Amino acid sequence: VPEGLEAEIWRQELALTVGRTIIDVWVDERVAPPSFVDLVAAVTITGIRRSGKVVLIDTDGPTIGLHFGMTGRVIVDGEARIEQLEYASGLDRPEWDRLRLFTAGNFAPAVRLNDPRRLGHISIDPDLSHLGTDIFDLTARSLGEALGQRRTAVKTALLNPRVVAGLGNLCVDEVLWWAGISPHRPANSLDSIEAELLADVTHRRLRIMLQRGGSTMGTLSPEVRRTCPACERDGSPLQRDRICGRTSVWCPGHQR
DNA sequence: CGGCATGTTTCGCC
DNA sequence: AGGCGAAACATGCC
Repeated sequence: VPEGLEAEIWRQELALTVGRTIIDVWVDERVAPPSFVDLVAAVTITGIRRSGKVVLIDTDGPTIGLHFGMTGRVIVDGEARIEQLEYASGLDRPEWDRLRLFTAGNFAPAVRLNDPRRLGHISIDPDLSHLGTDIFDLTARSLGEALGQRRTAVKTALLNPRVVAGLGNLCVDEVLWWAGISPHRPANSLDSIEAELLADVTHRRLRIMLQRGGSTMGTLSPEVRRTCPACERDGSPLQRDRICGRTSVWCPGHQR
């Protein structure tokens, strides 16, 4: 699940923990920096932020970065707001826990990071300076400038965190479908009108999908991606291609 | 068993 | 120098 939208949902959920003091820490040392436990023992959570697909837990000590990889998810106070991750198990197995933060007065861990595939990791004071514009800060100008410098496929550019931070494979296909732009188009072939349309569509679609529950709630749902039915807009058969090593679903009819 | 999976980093090649 | 694509990472599921 973890695209920027899921990270945003977890950011909102983690806001419940602001003000609490961590009284115990358990971590899978394979996915955390050395001496992580010592660095965050007894700190108080002061705020939760998000940058692209990274969730940041600010404390009166260091900032904890949560990176979800393909299958990581957050459980706050024992309740998973995103119960099942597409392309991941629906199970909640304790042995997949990578982090548990306990706070005073809460029996269940206040924060769990559960990640079967273990492509995610935990960081301390992460350097996010290389990230491009965040999904919710996109403007026509920033997007146009970022795309204009690249001649790779526009889909590849949009997946690059240095160009836009927070877009994943599903959301990229979704916004290109809504903008009517082929994922194969060279990024620098978009004119300013198309860049403006793309920035506008991205903003609007992501807001709607966020409200509906995340990156699987678009027109190109996981079901649609699997079955490739007729395009909802113009009836052309949806096409599945491999772009940038990722499965890409698009409509050759209206995406040009 | 083979293939596939919502992500990121690294390596090697231009 | 720096952009680009493929491979690698690790594991579960169909």
